[in-house]
This record gives sequence, C-alpha cells and structure tokens, in this order.
Amino acid sequence: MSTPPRQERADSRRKRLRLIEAAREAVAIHGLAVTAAEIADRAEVGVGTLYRRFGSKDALVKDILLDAIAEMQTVADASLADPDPWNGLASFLIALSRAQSANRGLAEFTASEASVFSDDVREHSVSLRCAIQDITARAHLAGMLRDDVTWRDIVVLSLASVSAGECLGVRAANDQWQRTVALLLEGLRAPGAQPLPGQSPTDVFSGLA
Amino acid sequence: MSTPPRQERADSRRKRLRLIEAAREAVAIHGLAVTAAEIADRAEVGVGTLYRRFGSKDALVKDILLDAIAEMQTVADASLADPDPWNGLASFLIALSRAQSANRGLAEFTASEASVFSDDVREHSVSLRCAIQDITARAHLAGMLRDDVTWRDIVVLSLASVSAGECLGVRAANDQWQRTVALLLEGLRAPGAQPLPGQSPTDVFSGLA
DNA sequence: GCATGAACGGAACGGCCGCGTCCGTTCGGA
DNA sequence: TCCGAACGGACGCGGCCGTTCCGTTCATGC
Repeated sequence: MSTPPRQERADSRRKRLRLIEAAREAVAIHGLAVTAAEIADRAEVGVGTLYRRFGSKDALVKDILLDAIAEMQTVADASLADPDPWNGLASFLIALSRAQSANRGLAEFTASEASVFSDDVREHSVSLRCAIQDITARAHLAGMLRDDVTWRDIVVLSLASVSAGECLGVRAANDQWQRTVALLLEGLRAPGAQPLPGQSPTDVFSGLA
Repeated sequence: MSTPPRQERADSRRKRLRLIEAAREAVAIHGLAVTAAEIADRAEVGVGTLYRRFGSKDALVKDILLDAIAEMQTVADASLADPDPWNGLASFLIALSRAQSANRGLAEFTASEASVFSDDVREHSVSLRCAIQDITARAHLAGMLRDDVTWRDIVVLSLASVSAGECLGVRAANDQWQRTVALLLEGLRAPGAQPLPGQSPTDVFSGLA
C-alpha cells in the first residue's frame, strides 16, 4: 500500500542540479530579480523544467539566497572565533565585502528592507545579525574599534565597498572593493581624532536588521 | 515679414517652469530612468504638455543632467581654488558625495559608462574630469594624499559613500554618507602603513572618464 | 463680452518584457 | 518494446512605458 517513493530519474536529477547551479550564477550576476528565462537558458533547460521542479521562479531564488546567507553565517562564526578581536572584525568586513561583490543577490538582500522577505529568510538573517553584533561588540570591548561606530555601520560599509566595484565595468574593477575596504579599515581603527558626523541611526532596518 | 516671435503665453510659461522643477526633483529621487508620467504628475500637468514643450522625456532629463554636471563643475573649480590642497580635495569629495546622495540621477551618471551618453554630456564630463585630476594632483604634490590613490579612486569613493546612504531608507539614513566619507578621509590622509591592495585600474571608464 | 487658436489633459495605442501554462514530443527505465 | 515521466518552448496574459491624438479649456487681443 505504501507508494514506494519511486526514485528520481537520472536525467531529471541532472537537470535539477544544473538548474540550481545556474540559478546561483544568475543571481550572483543579475541580482534577485533574475528572470526565469535567464536561469533556464544558463542551465540549458526549458523554462517548463524550472517550474516543474521548483514551483515558481521566486521559490528557486529564495533557496539560493538562503544558501548564501547561511554561508555568511559560517564566515561570521569563524570571525567570532578569531582570538584577535580586531582581526575578527577586519576579516569579517573583508569577507562580507568580497561575498557581496561576487554575489549581487546577496548585496541586494543586505540593502533591502527586511519586510520584503519571507519569514524563513528573516529568521536566517536574524541569527546572522546577532553574530555581527557580537563581532562588533568584542572589538569595542577590546578598545580596538572607534566607539562611535556601530554594527550597522559595519554592514553599511560593506555595501559601500561593493558599490565601489559595481559601478565600474565588472571586469576591469574586480578588486576595487579591496581598495575601499582597506581605506575604511584604516579609518575604523584610528582612535578617531574627529568624531563621526551624523548620528548612527538605531531605527534603520535593512535585510540584516 | 519677420514673424514677430509672439511671446510665450503666461500659463504656458508657468507650466514649463513647473515641469523643469518637477523633473529636477524626480530625477533626484528616481534616477535617470524616471518615467514621463512621474514627472508630469509631480508638475500637476498632463504628459502631453511635457512632450509639447520638450519633444521627448529624454531631452528633458538630459537638460536636467547637464545642469547637475555644471553645478559640480562649479564646486570643483572652487575646491581647486582652495589655498590648502588637502582641504580642496576633502571638500570636493564631501561635496560630490553630498550631491550624489541628494541626486540619484547624478550618481547614476557618474557610475555609468561614458558611451551611453550623448556628445554634449560627454563634453561637460570631460572638463569636470580634468578638474578632478587637478585637485588630486595638487594634493599629491603637496604630499597630503597617499601616493597609491588616484583621481579615479576619488570618484569611486564618492560613489561608495552614496551607496551607504541609499541602501537604507532614505529618510532615516540621510547622513550615513557623511560617516562613510569621514572614515574614508582618515584613511586617505594617513601615510598608508599598508599599500592598497589591487591595482588602480587605468583603463576603466565611467561617466566621468 | 466675444472670437480665436494656442495650450492643455489624459485616454488610447503599440511595443516590450516577464511569468507561468500547456501540449506535442522525447527518452529513461523496466 | 512499451509506458509514462520529464521535457521544451511557443503562447497567452498582464503590466509598464513612451508617445500621439483629439476633444476641451482658457488666455489673449479686440
């Protein structure tokens, strides 16, 4: 009586994996608003196959995004485990900037209001946010980070670095983000002769808040 | 025989000015891709009026953009006239970041490839570019700016600051760009214990190159 | 006032693009 | 060899945008 779970056909499995990989690339390049056709073409598959396997384009893209967030979580945890608080912060800022430079979808997630995402995305981002808060707090406690910089600043600065690379032709400016991050880190570490202008807003929400 | 140039009707003139002002606001908020309807609504005018007066949406937007570029030229010239080379550079970077934060269209122009613009836009941008080169060169000569930073870096950093503000709700993060610029300036002035990673690309083009 | 035509507004048109479906075809597995 | 699961991509639909067109309004000059 138990319907034997009838295992996935071989070609079907291959195309499913190809679709996931294609979606990963497509989201990285075009952002969260990739078209279904772009993904299917890249996987050398008809759009029908995409919809049969994933229900909707958004479902597939969401899967990809969740993966990317989980990956950043791993990086954040590693930075938190760094014995040197400053190194932990710096390496995280660098890693986040690199990841967002390489993955436009991730950058868009970080830059968007949390409210536009579904519950499970928000869940993941909450725990990532906590890790970032911890990384920042630890650097503060160790006296290695200007007092007037908050964890939200760190997130914003990672986005700033990304835009640096994105605005120019991707090919030529692959490493522009590294230059921006390097300059920012010098500024972050300095004791801060001048306090930062403006107030670090506490009521601002981003994909990470 | 000379057709007397029949002066502009009063209401017509009023609506023309309203359209220009509305376009300025709309481009600042929505960027160079504003829709004709957005501009017309903002001016409380029918779209027909826009087309009768300006021929096409793009013509109007281009006018607005040229204005914005000319304004930056003025600022650049002023910075160049500052007796202190460092002050000149810093004030220009701040002003450019402020202008781009307040005007999305201007930021898009800076971030785009020059080739997508018409000849007269390119002409304006060439002379602005020269001024920026001068500002940077002067700071270099005075030994007040890290050697490994180029004028293109300056342009890119202004964009980085902008993204900082843009990614969060405009309202709440009005001054985020100021924080980013302040941190960057600290990094720029420092003698640079560590040389910047990557190479400053010389073959990169932006709206300003 | 009144006549005139310049100026107006916005509905309508055509083109484009993206999502998701549907059905004739292909092909893996038994 | 046969069956039905899986495929692909043309197609229908809806939404958006630039631009045009024409019936209406109204500023202007007499």
